[in-house]
Amino acid sequence: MENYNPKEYPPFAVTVDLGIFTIRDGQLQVLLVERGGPPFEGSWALPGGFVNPSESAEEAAVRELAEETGINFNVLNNIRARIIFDKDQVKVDDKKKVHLEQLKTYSSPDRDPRMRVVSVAFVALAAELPDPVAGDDARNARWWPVEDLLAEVPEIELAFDHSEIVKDALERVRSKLEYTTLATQFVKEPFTLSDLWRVYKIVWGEEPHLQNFRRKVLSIDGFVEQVDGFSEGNTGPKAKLYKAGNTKEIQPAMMRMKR
Amino acid sequence: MENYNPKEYPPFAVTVDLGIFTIRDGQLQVLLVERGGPPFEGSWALPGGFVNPSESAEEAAVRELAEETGINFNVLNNIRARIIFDKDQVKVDDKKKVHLEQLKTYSSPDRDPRMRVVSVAFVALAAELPDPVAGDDARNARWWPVEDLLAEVPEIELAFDHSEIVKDALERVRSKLEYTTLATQFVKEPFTLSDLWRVYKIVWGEEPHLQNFRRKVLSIDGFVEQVDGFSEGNTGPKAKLYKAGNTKEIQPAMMRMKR
DNA sequence: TAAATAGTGTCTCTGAGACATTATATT
DNA sequence: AATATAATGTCTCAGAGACACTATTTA
Repeated sequence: MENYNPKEYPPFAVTVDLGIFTIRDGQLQVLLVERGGPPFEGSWALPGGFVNPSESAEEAAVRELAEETGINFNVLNNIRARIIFDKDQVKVDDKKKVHLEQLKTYSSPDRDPRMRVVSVAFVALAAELPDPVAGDDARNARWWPVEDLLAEVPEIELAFDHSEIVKDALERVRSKLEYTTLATQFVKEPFTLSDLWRVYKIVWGEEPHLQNFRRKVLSIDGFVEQVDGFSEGNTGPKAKLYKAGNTKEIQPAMMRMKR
Repeated sequence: MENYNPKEYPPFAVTVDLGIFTIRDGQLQVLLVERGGPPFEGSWALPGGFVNPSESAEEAAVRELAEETGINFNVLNNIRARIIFDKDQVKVDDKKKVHLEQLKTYSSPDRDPRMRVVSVAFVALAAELPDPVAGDDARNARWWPVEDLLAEVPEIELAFDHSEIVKDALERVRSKLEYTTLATQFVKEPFTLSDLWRVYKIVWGEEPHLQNFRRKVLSIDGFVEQVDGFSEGNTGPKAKLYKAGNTKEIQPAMMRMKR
């Protein structure tokens, strides 16, 4: 640090990449955008962009999240000064809650063929995000089942090292379901215990024992809070409704079958 | 990414900062260096430095780790091409194993008053690291008890946001002791179960029940492996000796008392 | 002999796994 | 009526907490 010389030290570009996850059609899906220019033109990539001089990586991530998910950017921008990172809980307005957390920084010298780019990757989780909105560069955007991206023979190859990022992000999400109450982020409130159970089933790819799952969730103080009313429309009896509680960590953790 | 223009996009400097932890004199200690120039001249800071154009943040971290801990840099440099990141296990030579993992990236626009610096922080753990060696800029270096840095009234104020980094790093280390076998990284092999127990006691700041601790460690397949010989010098009977096993994750996790 | 440490044994209680049962809604 | 889901109950077993006890070494 002492001997920094701007003339000699080559500049790095710093970007953020976002793994934005949601559950749709009974599958864990991640938002991808189609690249409109080289390199990897026509390939799909995680949404992201450059970090501006005046903002932190976290602020850039929030901005990109807003652009890509259709949450009005101006609204978000006005709020930026009072964005609350309450244990990774980004309150965009009083209704929508989006979980956003830093994942890892990717910095291989050759990860971008054009230049030296260091990218800070984030994981975002939300229930029922609106359909993707084309960014200002009019890129195509769509949700893609994570399973299809990480299969032995992936349906598509992602640009840059984004396949690795998706893999790391999925592992982060899976393990966070074990020892935090993060699963409540994947369901719209109010939700039933079956809704919550389905999150675990889909993300883990294995079915926790439903009855034991109910017992566990209800035994953890502050995991969920019952609200008035009952579920509609299912075959079977009406289910009690819940919202997320205040507890963030689970101790002892939710148990996963094998590994 | 599409619309990058080097003329317009301001350069970022990218650095690595290292939280290098070891246990000395019954305390968890972290390596600090005294800053030889502004800003924060005379303050203590985490070791670190700029990422070179040809290297990743991980490679830069290994290089800095070598410089600051006195592991011969040339040796390490020759090995760099074949550095093995085997689940975060950096094998420097066939004897020394140093655990190195990425912690988090710090990117507040004003974290360095001179310029825009994004820093990728790492956590390193090792047993019995040699005494610090002055870097090429002849800075002072010393081990410092973590407890003194994070007290209500800290003994010293760290430069930049390094106090926050130390806090985050400590939390990472503490939680990793819960669900991984990382504690074996803090003791020199061969070690006794009491040695291992002492790691938990020191890092967590609370004493796990010794007898139950023994039972737990021995019940986890691959946590430790017994080796020939017995401990010397303690009051009391000679203790069996162990080395680290191959298992990395613990399931179910080690239990911590309260929080 | 006292004190500290190593190691084993055992009782209790919590919680996970597994399974059974009843009730309530839709088709 | 058949079926799916909601909710509760219960038996078993693994494992954590706590404590007792023996053995071995040094001061």
